[in-house]
Amino acid sequence: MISQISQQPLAARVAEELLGRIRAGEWPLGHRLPGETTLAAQLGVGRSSLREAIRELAGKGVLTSRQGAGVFVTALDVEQGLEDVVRDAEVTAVIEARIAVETEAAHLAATRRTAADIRLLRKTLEVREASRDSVEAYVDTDTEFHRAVIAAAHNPVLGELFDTFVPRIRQAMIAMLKAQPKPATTDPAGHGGLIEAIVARDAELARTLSRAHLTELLTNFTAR
Amino acid sequence: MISQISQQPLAARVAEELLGRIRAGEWPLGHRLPGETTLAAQLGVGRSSLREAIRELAGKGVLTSRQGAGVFVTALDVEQGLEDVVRDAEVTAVIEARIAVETEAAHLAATRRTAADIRLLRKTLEVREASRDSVEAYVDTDTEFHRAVIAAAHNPVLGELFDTFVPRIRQAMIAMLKAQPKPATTDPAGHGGLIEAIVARDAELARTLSRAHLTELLTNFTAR
DNA sequence: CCTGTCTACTTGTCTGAGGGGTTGCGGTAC
DNA sequence: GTACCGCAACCCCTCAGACAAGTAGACAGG
Repeated sequence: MISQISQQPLAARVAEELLGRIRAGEWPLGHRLPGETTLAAQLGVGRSSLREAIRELAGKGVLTSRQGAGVFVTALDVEQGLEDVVRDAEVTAVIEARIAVETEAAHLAATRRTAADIRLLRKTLEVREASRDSVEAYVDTDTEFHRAVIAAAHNPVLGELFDTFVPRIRQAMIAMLKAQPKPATTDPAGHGGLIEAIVARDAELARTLSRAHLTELLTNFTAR
Repeated sequence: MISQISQQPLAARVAEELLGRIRAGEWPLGHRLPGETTLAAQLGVGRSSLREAIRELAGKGVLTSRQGAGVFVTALDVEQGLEDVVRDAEVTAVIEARIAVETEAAHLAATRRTAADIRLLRKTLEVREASRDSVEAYVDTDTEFHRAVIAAAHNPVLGELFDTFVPRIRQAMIAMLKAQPKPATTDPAGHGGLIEAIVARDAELARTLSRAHLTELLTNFTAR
């Protein structure tokens, strides 16, 4: 039976109940659930509510229904995306992951960069140096520069990872810069040097410069 | 109107139609959809089918319905998880991302490892060397060793990334090893050396050894 | 201007009905 | 004994109608 006290719609509560039972192992992976009429009666809800709950879990990839055959368990839990992990993780942990991604991307970019990549890098660097008005603009243009480095690596996985990190880090960076107003400390030479290393196809130097720059960012969060 | 040719259930097709309209910008972010009765009539389907479609998209986080108020757009597209990107990407791109994650993890592990981490590392290495029966067992035990290295870094983001890469790489590694039967080429010293570097807290050496080992893996896929 | 009520509209839930697909059992032919 | 075929039971799919519950804007009164 579904718990009575709730503001949530009944269908949502039923979906939660079903997911709980699947997690508990009542219906193993690939197993068929009881028929709709049976299950609805057992849960004390109407068929439509149960069907909507099944649809909700189907949207999350947990259940799959086949006409005439039944409803089957296709996953034992909701896929907890990287997004959730990143959202709940410490900023420092996310920045460490960013360092991993970006230093390797700088390394790859140095060997794979095209002329178009270099044009984009130079352009974003100019924009970055021109925007000193607001903290948000500073962070965003800086992020665009780093995104251009990743793009030059021509690896879609690294790009996706960076994009996932951005929102979490952006929020933290803005808060930090507003708290301790020393925005112009960082090296304009650091970014320019990184571009030159990529242009020169010096992979080792690109990695080193990238690491140096990002490690400095990390220390701003650890040493507070 | 929904396309008539059906193999998929009507509700699923309606969900796709709605998602298409949202992608096309017919209903912007935060906008309210037409009422269920109106929309159902417009699409030429029953209200229950439309409701199930809405539930499916609600499960994917695209729509949210509030009783009495309406159905609202909460995302402009289905969150395409890292999983999908990894599945569609080249194996080499995934391995490059793994190199980024794992070399950094080795670096961090050297400074953060606990006694328990070292015990786990040594144990997985023993198991790894003991299992030479099947290709699958070899790959899985090897993966467990590398997972232990990541665990020693004590960074949940890096751990999540590694776990996402594993299925894709596992499949490719098994196929490769079965195609070219030279399974015992790789260095038992490489793994042992990595452990010793982590035990000795030599972060730079750990990173170098990890990179050397994984680069060798990458060449097995590029040079074929 | 503020506030409380009222009303039209919306989603939530249940019920009953019929259509169509799947599966496994049992009978029949070889 | 074995293999094939038909069929019936069971299942999900879809629709229609009705009523409950919630929301938000209109509106009158203070």
